[in-house]
Formats: sequence, structure tokens, C-alpha cells
Amino acid sequence: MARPRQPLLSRERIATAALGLVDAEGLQAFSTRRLAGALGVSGPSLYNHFQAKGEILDAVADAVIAEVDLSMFGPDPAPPWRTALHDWARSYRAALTAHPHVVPLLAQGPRRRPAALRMADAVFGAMVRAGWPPAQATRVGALLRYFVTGSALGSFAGGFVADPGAYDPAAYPHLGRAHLLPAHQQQVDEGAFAMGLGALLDGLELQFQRLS
Amino acid sequence: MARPRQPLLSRERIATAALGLVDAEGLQAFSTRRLAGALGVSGPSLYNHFQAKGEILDAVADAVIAEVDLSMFGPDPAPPWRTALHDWARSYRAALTAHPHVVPLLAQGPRRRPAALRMADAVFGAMVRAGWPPAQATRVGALLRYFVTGSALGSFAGGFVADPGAYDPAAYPHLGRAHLLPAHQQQVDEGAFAMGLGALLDGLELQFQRLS
DNA sequence: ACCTGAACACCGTTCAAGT
DNA sequence: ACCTGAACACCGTTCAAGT
Repeated sequence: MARPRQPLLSRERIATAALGLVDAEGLQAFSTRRLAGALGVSGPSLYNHFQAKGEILDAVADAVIAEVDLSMFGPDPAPPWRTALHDWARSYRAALTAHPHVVPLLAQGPRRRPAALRMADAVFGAMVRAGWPPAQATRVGALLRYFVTGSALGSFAGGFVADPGAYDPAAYPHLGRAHLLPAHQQQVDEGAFAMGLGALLDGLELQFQRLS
Repeated sequence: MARPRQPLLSRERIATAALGLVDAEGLQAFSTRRLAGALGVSGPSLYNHFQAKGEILDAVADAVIAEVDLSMFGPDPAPPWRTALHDWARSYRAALTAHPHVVPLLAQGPRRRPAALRMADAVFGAMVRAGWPPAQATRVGALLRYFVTGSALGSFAGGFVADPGAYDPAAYPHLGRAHLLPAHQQQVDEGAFAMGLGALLDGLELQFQRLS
């Protein structure tokens, strides 16, 4: 075939297919050769568009972050900072739980990924505008990222096994009902997230009042 | 060589060497063959002690969790639940930040790993004993896990690049000083963690008071 | 500029063979 | 029981060759 007059690939097309593959089969199963196969192309072709596998995964991570709603950071409606943080955290978590296998990739931070930088910029800007001192505004953005990514990194409830005999009562006296957790995975994780987010925002409100 | 009369390997020795390798070079660079090399043994030898690479990494993850202090969950001194959670969260975070490359492995949850189960058991048991209803106690343990693992998954400050020209002011109007973050990485991350942990515990205290 | 196949060094894992 | 080397299918990436 050699070079077609209409390029077969683009960074966009590659990133989209890569996200599909990661979503479907996880990071473990993701390989450049399988990705090329899914795109109907030979392995080395990808290297005309990306320098390395890691750069493709960077694009995958940023595509997920691009799904996060940032409209609550205004400036048009500009809701109170607490409302904005709440809505952002929920949208952020929704984007990550829609693509759970991508979460470990977020360990690298925004680096030079545009969507991640837009998000960091919007949060920090809105917090400063709302009256948080810059150093505190940085922390607020960071600690909410901690909570949201942590909640999406792995299901708490799904991290237990459903086998009733899995947890020896002598060794783990309080886990007698832990094998029931996986059956209510979504409910437990949602409940814990809601409780944590509420607590976090309540606590931040106390700190904000102490500022003035 | 074939079989030596004194076994060359043990699960323990393998797991310890694996943790050392992951700490030194990251998950990317970790391979069964390199691990075998570090142990002075041929690749397939590992399969006499572990079923697969993933099982070795399970042991690595559990070794890190085993470093977390659980003594604050009593029963001998039995401090107030807020103090216990605070001290636990700090010890938990310290264990993870000492082994940052291991954090993505924690996505899987406790499953059947003994140290992870001991930790879940201790937290849940102590919260119930302190007066939290069981459903809430589960959530408290989960949401603190979210916050701690998220804070250890990746440095917030270190996720930016130190290059002053990296962040176009037109695209990211509030990131003018973001390139300074990596230089204060530890301070920023510690500050955000402390602020978040304080807010979380303040918020949980409000919820606990509302219970009675 | 953008694709190909061939090639290189490296993977995880299986298996028969040795003691 | 516990190690070995050989082997298999599969990796990420480079590179010369094609248009």
C-alpha cells in the first residue's frame, strides 16, 4: 500500500480507538500492535503520529479529562464556590468512572495535556475569584483531585470478594458481612463518595469562614 | 543446577526483591525476567512460587499495606475516632508515598490480601465501636481510602512542568505561576493533604453530631 | 508525508528434563 | 520439590523501502 493519498490515520482517530480499547480490555491488554490492528493498519504506522506508546496514553487520559464539565466555573452564572466545587467533583467523578481503566494514567498530572491544564486553570481561577488566597486555592484544587481520583481508582466495595468463606472470622472479626459488599458495589461507592464530598465541603466552609 | 537442597527462593524473598525493583524503576520497567535476574535465578523459577506476575504484584501491594500502623484502632488506648482516623490516614499516606509506584496496584482493593483485610477490619471495627452505624462506618473507611490513595497516586505539584514557557497565558490565564509548583512539590502536596484531611474530619464530626 | 514488512531486543508463561 | 534451558506467542520500536 505505502502512502495513501488520503491519510489513513490521525492523532484523533488513534486516540479515540485507543480509548475504546482501554475501556474494553484494560491497560494490561492494551498494546500498540492490537491498537494498530483495530485501526486496520500495521504496527509501526502509529509512529508517524505519536512518538511512543506513552504519548498515545497521554492523549487517552486527556480525552477523558476533556469530558469533565467546567461550566460551573463561570464566569457567566458564577455560582458560589461551594456549589461550583460540588458540581465539578460530581462531573469529574462521572468522567473517571465511565473510564475506570484510565485512572492510573492520571498519576502523571496535567504536564502538557491541554484539557487537564484547562481544568486546573478553571478551578484555581474560580477559587481565587471567590476569595480564597492563592496558596489555599491551589490546595483546594489539589485535595479535591485527590478525593475524586482516589474514589475512581478502584471500587471500595468491589475490592472485596463475594465468596462468603473468604474472610476468616478469627482473623477479621468485623468483616463478617464484607462478602456482601460487591453485590451493592455502586450504591456503597456512591454513598461513600457523597458522604466524603459533603464532609469535605463542610470542612472547607469552616476554613473559609476562619479566613475573614 | 536443577534442584538445590536448600531452596534458592521463597515467596517472601521474591516479594521483597520485587518491591525493591518496583520502587527503584517503576511498574513499567518491572518484569519477571528482570526480577529473576535480580534474584540470581532463571525466569521460569518464579513460577514455582507464584502462579503469575499479577500474583507477585499482589504480594508487593500487600507488603506496602503491611507498613501501615493500625495500633490507633486499639483496643488498649482506644483514642477518640477522630484522632484514630487522623493518625491512621497519616501513616497510610506515609506508607504509600514511600512506594509511589505501588499505588496503582491498590486499585484492586483488598481481595484476599491479608494486610489489606486486617486494615479494613480494624477501621470498620473501631468506627462501629465508636458509635458509627455500620453502614456509615463502611463509608467512613471507604472515603478515607479514596482521599489517601488519591493523594498518593500522583503528586499534584509535581504534575506540572518546571518550564516557565510551558503554559500559554492566553490559554491558561491563571497558571502564570504553575511552573513554580514542582520546586515546592512536597510542601504543596503536604499542605493540600493536611488541609483536606482536616476538612474531611471536621465535616465527619458535624455528621456524627447530627446522628444523635 | 505516511504507509509497509523485516528485524531487534525483550516480554510472560509452558513444559520437558534434571536432581 | 525446585531449578534449568528451549520454546511459543507476543511486545515496543527502528529502519529501509515504497509511493
